[in-house]
Amino acid sequence: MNNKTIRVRFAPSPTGYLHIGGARTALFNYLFARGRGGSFILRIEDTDEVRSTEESIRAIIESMKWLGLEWDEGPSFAKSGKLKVESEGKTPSTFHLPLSTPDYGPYFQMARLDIYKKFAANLVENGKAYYCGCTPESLRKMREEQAARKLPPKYDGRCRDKKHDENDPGKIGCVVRFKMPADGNVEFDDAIRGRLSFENRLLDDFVILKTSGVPTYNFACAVDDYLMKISHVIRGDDHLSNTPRQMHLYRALGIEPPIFAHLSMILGSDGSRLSKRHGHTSVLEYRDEGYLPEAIVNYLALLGWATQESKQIFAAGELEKEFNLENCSKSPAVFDNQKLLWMNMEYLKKLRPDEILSRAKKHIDNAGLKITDEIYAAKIIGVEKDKIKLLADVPKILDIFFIEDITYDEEAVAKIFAEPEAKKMLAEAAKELESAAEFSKENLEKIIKDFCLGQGVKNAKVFHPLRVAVSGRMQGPGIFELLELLGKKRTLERIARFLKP
RNA sequence: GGCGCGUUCGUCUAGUCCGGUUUAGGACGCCGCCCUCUCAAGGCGGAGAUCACGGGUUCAAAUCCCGUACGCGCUACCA
Repeated sequence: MNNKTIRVRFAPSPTGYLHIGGARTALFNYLFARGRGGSFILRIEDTDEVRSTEESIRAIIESMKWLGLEWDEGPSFAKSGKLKVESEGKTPSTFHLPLSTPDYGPYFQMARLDIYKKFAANLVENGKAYYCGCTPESLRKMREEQAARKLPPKYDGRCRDKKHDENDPGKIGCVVRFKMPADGNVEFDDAIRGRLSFENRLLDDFVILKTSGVPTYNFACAVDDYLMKISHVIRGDDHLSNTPRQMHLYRALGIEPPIFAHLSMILGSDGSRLSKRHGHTSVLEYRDEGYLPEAIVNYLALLGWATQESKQIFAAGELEKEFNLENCSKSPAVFDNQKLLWMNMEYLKKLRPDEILSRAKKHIDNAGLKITDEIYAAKIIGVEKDKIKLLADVPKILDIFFIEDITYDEEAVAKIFAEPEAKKMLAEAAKELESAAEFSKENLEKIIKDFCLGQGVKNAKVFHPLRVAVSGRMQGPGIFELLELLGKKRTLERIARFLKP
């Protein structure tokens, strides 16, 4: 096991965006490969002919790239940046990758239909699979009868011994079913859960090739994992019950199965499967909210995995080095947005102000804010850094410095200027500011504090009115930093405008 | 229904394999205090788990064994 080349894959079905759970599975595979000099493969399992969409493929790839989960191989792209996919299904014959970099793309199962057909035919030839012409209605009826007799629903194998000669037109409209052994057990060692055992008699003759000639999940998956020389199948817990079926396929094909490792699920705050009503579930939504990919990665790594010291923040490269299957948790994990937010803040703290600015570019644009001076903007970010929890917060702290026509928080104005003296005090303070020779925070502090002392009022009586008059709101940088950042001219203009009846 | 998997602070988890070193450790969140012109950040401190429940084995069990409950998954020509 240890001298085997490590090859893992992430195999999403493109029936929706990449959700948090999928991203975690992808990440664990990625970390496992990277930490051991192995290969990480992306395989799009687009065999669901009705639910697969091109949009989903795009979203998955975009999400993977955003998270930095680069795959190592795949079919080559044409120089045009288009992926040639000889497709018989919904996957387009040429597919534009949403982002440029690698010139090789993921594998698409719909481009590999001939392969599965060959494997299925081989199984039929060797008497390990058979054609079945049962109609959906007859199957439904069969299950109803079984249910009525309180039997577990299971295909009864009625087509097992029907003869289908190569040229028999009856084959058309048939599916191919796998012949499941009637008794005995399948056993395998799961790298996370230990030894698992299943009774064969409970498994039925499942479909491996649909009428359309497209393989079903279990079949395509097993064939591809074999052909792609996957050493470790690291996937969600929801596939645990599929594993015995795949083990049988391997046995029938005379192939040594990979090592399986089943990850626990990610749940929502109420303990049910993570879904829309728990908040965002799409990786791209987190990006759009202003989360850093490195924060998401770190947080996700800790959902179902931990080091012995329970380390929280990992420096670049550490996750790859420290990740292992042994310390993966068997029990499901509840997704905690608050901890993610904290993690995001931790990563934001590590960035320089100019880095934060450039990474927040999209969010600034979305807010409709025009940054005319980047050095100035970075300076503001430097002062306000501790308050940024999300990149989307950046425009919210920058706007008062880049928009002259600021909006006033009604509540703040009402509260601070409830007393009539407040405006008078502000006007007096403005006079002091006007005569300030040097508009630096140190100098301003001296001037204003002296003024307060002279007036015999508490600092707050002057500080707060100044803040609201100049910024329109209660929160922000320290008042002197705020004034210095604004500069003398704008400070005085804003106060004057505020005071004007 | 059947089969499979799981169950340690509100949440993520360490410890479980090799029973005693555990008054069950860390992190997020929460509460309090400090800092303070605001909002944060930061510093310090605190509450919070009879280790799902019930039996058993043992001088000793979160840790080993059995059972029960609850949750989740699979039981498709979905993946």
